[in-house]
Amino acid sequence: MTTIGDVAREAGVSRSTVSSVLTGRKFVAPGTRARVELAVEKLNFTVNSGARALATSRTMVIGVVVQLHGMEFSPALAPFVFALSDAARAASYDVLLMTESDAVGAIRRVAQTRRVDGLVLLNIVDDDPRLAALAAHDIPAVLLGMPRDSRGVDAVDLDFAHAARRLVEHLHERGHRDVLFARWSSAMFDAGHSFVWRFSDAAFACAQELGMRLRTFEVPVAPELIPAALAQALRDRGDATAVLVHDDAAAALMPSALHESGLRVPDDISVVSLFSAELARSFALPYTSVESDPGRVAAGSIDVLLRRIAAGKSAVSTVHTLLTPRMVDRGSVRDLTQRRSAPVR
Amino acid sequence: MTTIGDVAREAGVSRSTVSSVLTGRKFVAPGTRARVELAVEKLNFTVNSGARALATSRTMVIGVVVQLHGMEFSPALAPFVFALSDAARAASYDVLLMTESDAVGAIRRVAQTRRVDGLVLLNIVDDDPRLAALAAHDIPAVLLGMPRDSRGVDAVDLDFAHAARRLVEHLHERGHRDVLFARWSSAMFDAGHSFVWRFSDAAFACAQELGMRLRTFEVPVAPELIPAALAQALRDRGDATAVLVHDDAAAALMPSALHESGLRVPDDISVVSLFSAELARSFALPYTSVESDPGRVAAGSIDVLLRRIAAGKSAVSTVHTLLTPRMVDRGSVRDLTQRRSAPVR
DNA sequence: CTGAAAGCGCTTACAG
DNA sequence: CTGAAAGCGCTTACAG
Repeated sequence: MTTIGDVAREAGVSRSTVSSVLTGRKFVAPGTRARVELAVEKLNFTVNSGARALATSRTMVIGVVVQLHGMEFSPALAPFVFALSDAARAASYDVLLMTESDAVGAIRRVAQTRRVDGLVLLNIVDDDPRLAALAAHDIPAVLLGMPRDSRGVDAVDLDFAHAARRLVEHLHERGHRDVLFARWSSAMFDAGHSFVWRFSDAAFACAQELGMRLRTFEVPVAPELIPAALAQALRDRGDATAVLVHDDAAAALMPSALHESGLRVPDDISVVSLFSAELARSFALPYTSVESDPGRVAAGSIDVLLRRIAAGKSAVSTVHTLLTPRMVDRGSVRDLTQRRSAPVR
Repeated sequence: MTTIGDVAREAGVSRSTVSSVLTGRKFVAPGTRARVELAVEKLNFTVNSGARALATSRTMVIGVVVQLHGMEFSPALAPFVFALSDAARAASYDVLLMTESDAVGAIRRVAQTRRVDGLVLLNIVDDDPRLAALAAHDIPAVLLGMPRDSRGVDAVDLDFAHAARRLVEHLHERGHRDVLFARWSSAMFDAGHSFVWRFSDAAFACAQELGMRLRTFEVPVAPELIPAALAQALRDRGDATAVLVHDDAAAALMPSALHESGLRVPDDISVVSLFSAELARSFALPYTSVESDPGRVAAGSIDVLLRRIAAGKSAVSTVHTLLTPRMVDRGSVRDLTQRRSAPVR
């Protein structure tokens, strides 16, 4: 293994000088610098990250804590993990993937052994035990998600309330007044996944403001039950002219449900939802939707986390960021305004 | 930060003795050991992993290198990453997730900076440039996949040939003689994803042996084109009584395609495929299939990698492991033997 | 069975 | 502008 000492010898300088050009934190005479760089090149030298970590107390590694309870829809979760990896790498950090069911133990472990400089927590729920673990070990962290009470931890998430409003308004603009709301199982509400009620509350509030009717259909937790149950709900939709879907699995299985119920989009029924472009691609979902944007949410999380790491103990106030989502119109909403206005004239 | 020195002072012993009980590599008198353990407990001490790594030249971290070219079907890939994380943790290793598009650069980086003890490479293709990078840096590695030439690197994969035979034989046993083979796009063959031709070759060979007809339908790469194209292929199936699907996206979108073509399973057509239990769950796929078993393949990979790390430079021979898959009968294959034999009598 | 010493490969005040 | 020295927190021969 070639070390900083070998480089120093090759360049005819001291190890400190080599270190100075490596870290770039000190001015080094151009000539000296050049000699060092040449030696580095020649010996194909790279700093030993463990040694550097020991000397600097910085690992340049971020831990990503994801918990798979089984209620999550993993095809929708994975893109966030990959996006976090990309965002971290763009900032010269590596990502340690932590999937242990005992997340609290995992946090303790990496915090105490100083394996990472900070943590990103995924699929956070209200009263998440991981939040207490964070506080106990006082390690920089950011939540990708927005619990009711973040316990002083920074958090970044999509603005689900805004997303709901965008979709309901979109339906309203096109003349829809009676909408089926296919939403996450109440088990998800009970488990404290706050994004479900943030979306739900806003959807109902917006519908009420606009004088629209929203009928709830609770999507089953088990994916294998979804197509049939959803098809049934669509058949029993009464005068509803559109369906608002907030449940990744239901969105993904919507094509099956539609076929099963024999309905065509947007002629027989309009559809709007919320999912990522990647899910749309993987599942061939041709529905107008708000983009859940794993890339942007992940980048935002890493950004906040790095600031927190840099700020250190200087307790700046907690940062909560809600990213305003954008909508992708895929033409799955029929315009009813002409038909509606006709009888009035 | 509490160090080994604090523990030594608390226990009234030397740092070496503390280290001895921590590593467990040396016998320590029961009484002394107890005092040390008590001190560790009291101070809530944990070894600094960076310092230990520097002293031992072992990081206890494994790098997982996954490349997302866009042709992969990520809902089918992610379970392998999570399973690797679980398997590594079970062996006291952490996982560094490496998703950079420049995988060769990534391998160089972690190998030279000694960030990891070994690597698992996913979605390997024939003549994968990552194999050369492995050799250049002489870092222990295992391929989760089985390229034509593994270049002396250990490899673990599902036995796709066996899987194909199982499925074809299953169809044959139930009287199917004319089968539609919906397989990965030839772009996947061209890209060198060896599992596609390993499955394909075996399927054709087995079909020929058994006197069955296998008609190829090449699944489009773009998921959004799959339902319609597949539905069309099903309509044009002629006398084919079953469809053998080897393409994760096609399997996932099969329900849509079936609905679109108006066919029911197994009454109108039989279906067999190859995917993971998790994909089956997420997509509600009620088809008899060979299990791709991310958990078992991942555990096997980690096992082989750890052996390789332990063996070090003592060049034991290259290990190639093909895991025999198991089949899950979900009743999607109709038994034609009674109907077939009737006219013969 | 235990401890003093050297070393892992780096960085960082501190002199000069 | 450069270098000698100390230190990051551990482990591991080596004495005793």
